[in-house]
Amino acid sequence: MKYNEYKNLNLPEIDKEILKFWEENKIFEKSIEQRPEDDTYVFYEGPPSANGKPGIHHVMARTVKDLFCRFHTMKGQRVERKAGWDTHGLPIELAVEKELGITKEDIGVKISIDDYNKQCRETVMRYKHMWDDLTVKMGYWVDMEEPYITFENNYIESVWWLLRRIYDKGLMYKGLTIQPYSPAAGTGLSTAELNMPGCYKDVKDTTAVAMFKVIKSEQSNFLFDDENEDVRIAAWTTTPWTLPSNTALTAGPKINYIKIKTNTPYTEAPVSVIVAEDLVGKWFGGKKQPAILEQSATFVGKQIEGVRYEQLMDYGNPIEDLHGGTDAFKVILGRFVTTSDGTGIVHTAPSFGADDRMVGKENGLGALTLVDKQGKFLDTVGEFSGRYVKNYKDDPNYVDVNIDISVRLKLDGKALNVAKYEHNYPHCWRTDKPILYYPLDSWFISASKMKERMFELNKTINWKPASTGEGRFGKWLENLQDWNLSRTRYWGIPLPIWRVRSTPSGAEGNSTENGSTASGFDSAQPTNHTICIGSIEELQKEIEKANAGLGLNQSVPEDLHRPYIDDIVLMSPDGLEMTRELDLIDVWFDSGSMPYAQWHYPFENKEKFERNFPADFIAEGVDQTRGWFYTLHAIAVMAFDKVAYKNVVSNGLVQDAKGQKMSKSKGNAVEPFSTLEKYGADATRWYMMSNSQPWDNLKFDLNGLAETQRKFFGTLFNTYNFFALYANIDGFQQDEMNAMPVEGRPEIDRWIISKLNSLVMEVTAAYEDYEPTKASRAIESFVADELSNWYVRQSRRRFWKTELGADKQAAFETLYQCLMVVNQLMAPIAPFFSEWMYKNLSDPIRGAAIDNDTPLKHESIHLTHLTKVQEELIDKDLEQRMDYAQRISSLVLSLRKKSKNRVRQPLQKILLPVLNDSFKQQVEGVKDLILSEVNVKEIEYIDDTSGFIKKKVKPNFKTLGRRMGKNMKAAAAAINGFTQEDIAALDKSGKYELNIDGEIHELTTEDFEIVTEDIPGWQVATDGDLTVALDVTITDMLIAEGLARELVNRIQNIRKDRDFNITDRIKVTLQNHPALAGALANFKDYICGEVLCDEFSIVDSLDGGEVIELVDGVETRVLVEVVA
RNA sequence: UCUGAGGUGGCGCAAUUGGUUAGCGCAUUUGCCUGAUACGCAGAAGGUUGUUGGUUCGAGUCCAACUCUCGGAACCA
Repeated sequence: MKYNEYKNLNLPEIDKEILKFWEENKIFEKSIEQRPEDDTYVFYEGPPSANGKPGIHHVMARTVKDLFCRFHTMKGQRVERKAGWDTHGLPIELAVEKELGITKEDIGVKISIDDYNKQCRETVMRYKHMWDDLTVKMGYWVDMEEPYITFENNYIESVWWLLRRIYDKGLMYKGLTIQPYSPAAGTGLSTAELNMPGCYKDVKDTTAVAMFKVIKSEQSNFLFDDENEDVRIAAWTTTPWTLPSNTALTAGPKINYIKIKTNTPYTEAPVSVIVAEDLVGKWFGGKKQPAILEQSATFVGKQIEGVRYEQLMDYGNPIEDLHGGTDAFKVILGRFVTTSDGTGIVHTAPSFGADDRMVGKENGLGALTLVDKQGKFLDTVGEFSGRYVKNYKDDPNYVDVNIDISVRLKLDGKALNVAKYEHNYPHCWRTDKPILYYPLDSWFISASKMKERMFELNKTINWKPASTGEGRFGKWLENLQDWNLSRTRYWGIPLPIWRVRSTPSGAEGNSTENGSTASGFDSAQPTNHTICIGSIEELQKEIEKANAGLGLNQSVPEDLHRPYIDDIVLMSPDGLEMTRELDLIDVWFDSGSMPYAQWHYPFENKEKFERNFPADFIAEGVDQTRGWFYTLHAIAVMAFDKVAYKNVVSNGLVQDAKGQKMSKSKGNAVEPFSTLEKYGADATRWYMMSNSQPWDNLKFDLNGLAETQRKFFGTLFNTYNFFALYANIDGFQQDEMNAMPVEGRPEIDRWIISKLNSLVMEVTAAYEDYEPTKASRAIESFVADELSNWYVRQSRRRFWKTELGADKQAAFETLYQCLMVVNQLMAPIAPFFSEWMYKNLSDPIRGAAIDNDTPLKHESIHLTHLTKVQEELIDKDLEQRMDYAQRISSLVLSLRKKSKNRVRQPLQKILLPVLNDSFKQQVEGVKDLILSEVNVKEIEYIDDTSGFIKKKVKPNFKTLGRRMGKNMKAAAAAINGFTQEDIAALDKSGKYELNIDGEIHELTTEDFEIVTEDIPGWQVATDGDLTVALDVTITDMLIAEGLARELVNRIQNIRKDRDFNITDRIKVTLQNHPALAGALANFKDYICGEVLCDEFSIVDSLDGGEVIELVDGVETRVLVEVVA
């Protein structure tokens, strides 16, 4: 059976062929089944959401995942990989809203929740086919047959079970807090969502400095110079829409304030304004700024505490109680106030700021919540009633209410300044609309209570790169906030909590469902009137209890989603009705639950779960640090006090070739399918892994990809083709049972095998250490530099030989082995090409391998066991020797260049100074290689007994520097000044006593490097410790041989051009030329041997044939014909 | 503002962890080699290693300040 030979390399074609093979032979399935169940490598697949199309960055992330799974499979471990789909959440809901042309308010009105959720369920898998397609085409091995899907009842039940576990540990509570809220999406956002990339944006907003009129009282008296003075406190805001909801002003207790007499801009009325002393210059005295007519003495914030002022914009709304009182419109103190911005006095609206609420509550203040959850003013806010505070509806005619408020303030003489101001403001990650901070009643997980433990356990996780784990993730854990679980949406896992309503009529008003007023303010802790359901069985029992107690006829819904679950009424121990909290849970909890829920743990697969927890390895993009990486960790720590994963690789961004972020709007996004189609999956994967480390951002450049394809894969392909070509000619077959012992093979074979084993060691270690870039670069350099351009290049003649003897056999076996092992090493990153070559190499002997039960019995490389390093075959001496050979050759070629002697012209000898016997021996070992590589007849060693060479000694700074310290400079000078006698003495004894300033330093040979840099009378080339001279005397005989070689070259070119078979015998007719006399007389046999010529005739004149020029001026004709 | 990574010929990356001539590939260019090769080899050209100080016998590497790029956190007045 022959090895397949190929015309050219077509990677995409190979992809298709191999995909077919994998599928038909169920290779992926076998790669799992054939590995023992008790030696697992656990991988978790982070679930993508199939309602968006996959991008090129997914190829990156999935290559990382795939390669380590494949590596560990080849190490013999069982690596199960369950695919998963993230199916809930806002992105899907918003997509559906858009498609149906509805908004959140329409749900339950224009469309039933039931129908809406059905739509979501269908939409969420919209691009599943594309994902599946990408998975297949890029060679990502993951079990797509039985994926976990977060909307399935089993999954939901496991999530409920987890929540219950956390609930039972007292880590859940309900509270009313100021939270980021997206009116456009109609839901609160977690801090994690707020930290999604691109959420904070620079926006230009209208800002206003409002002036609050101080009421004269005993306390404020000192601020007034006379009865009629109009004293006002200035406060800056970037959100003028919160001004009507102002209930306090906050001053810094120790900040110095001052009163400025001026005229109100816009109305020109005289007024006295209080601002922080440090900020006077910011608002007064400049061009177009109010003049400073007079200023008071300074006073500290503490002195104005409790000073009352008139409500800035009064629309008669009642003040809400914050469980501390309903006081309002006075100055309070807060430590958070600074003088870096604004006026040093902070406008405080407890409904719209976390600090505001805290400080308000502490001071017994009430709140005004004059904006509803859709982001518009209540109907009771006078001229602003019903207006949106930001353009949440994409209304083209939207007029900024902040401007109108500012105008109103100007007209009323209450504005000190109105200006546009650019600042950074968070936006909703889905709707791109500015968020607002809003009081929401939500369920929280007390993550902050567990942060120390999370931090501690995080230290046991191996992060790649480490800085992400320690820095980004570690810092996040240190400052961990409680996790807001509640989402007031429809398509998601319902919160399994039922409560007794505190007010009989409160069923609607108290819920977090969208209503037109702010939610109530009960922030009850879990009580015995609250129940968290942890399983369907438990729900069933509770339903039965409620049915009996309340006379109902309910059952567990078939679908655990809304709206069905909302209808279930349970009963409290004291017989009261309990209804479900209408919230959904944060989708991030869904995905963080996958280690358990993918197996429906603990209701099924207990053992399977235990075998598969925690994960050995996970990988996603850095953007998941506070997403999936966090939720996995948090849930595992809170529910099990364990880590969820031991090793985690967070890969960086994929940018365009210029380092810009890829985005659809910029049009620089690379489409994954066409890239895979054009370059093949392996080249893409290889390029991504080898170009830069996965955690660095990748500048994705198609030119680089093409280079990988051409250079790495092309070279390897050619190496294989070379092997196949000659193996087929000789009928060589690898025989695993009777391999030649490596010790008996020629020097160069043992060399490449030594290098190969070094490579195995290096690559294996790199994979073990999650360093794919190191692994791939090592493989690349082995293939290109060592295997192809040295081993094969140097061994070519061995393959050409006519007879198949031991030497040729050794060459074939060695090359075969190198190709095979390289394939194995690269298989994790390049699964297609390696498979393809594996099959080409091993299919012919599969039968024998199976019969003999040898390593190549496997039908796929991905079922084989990775070759282990054989350290006894690593021969450092030999590697050093070959290094000499390469470097000496290089120097000789360099000398040829200088003396303008082309390589085909043989030269007589190389002169090589030797400094010691071991060096000479080393060079002797590779002498033939050097001579044939540089086309020289002999090496003449010059040792120093001749007194012919000049030695030089250089200090070894590394060893010497440490000991000499400050004397290093003097020492270096002394050493550089050594005479030939000094060097000879040093060479002989191996020691030297160096005297510096009377201090004696004992130096040994390792402190020096002795080199020759010169051979008097010769032109030399030097590289480090090597020096070479070349004898360029050309005798007639050498000229003749040179011409013979030129002739061989021309004839070979003709053979090649004419597409002769490599083994074809030929007949040559040459037109004579006087210059060729010597060559033909002495080298005719040589020429014939080289070009496989049977008949060589020389004629005086030739009509046919081709004109050839051998060297300058020597032109003749030659006719080359195949012998029939 | 804080924080992390980084800044090395035109481009993409190295540099044994502080050791003396800063490497490699791509691109440009001159030769050469080749019956596997779109490879390779020899040469040319291209660098004040972001800037400025400092530590050290010695700094691309360590320290400080500044600057730029890309991330991250926050500030919501």
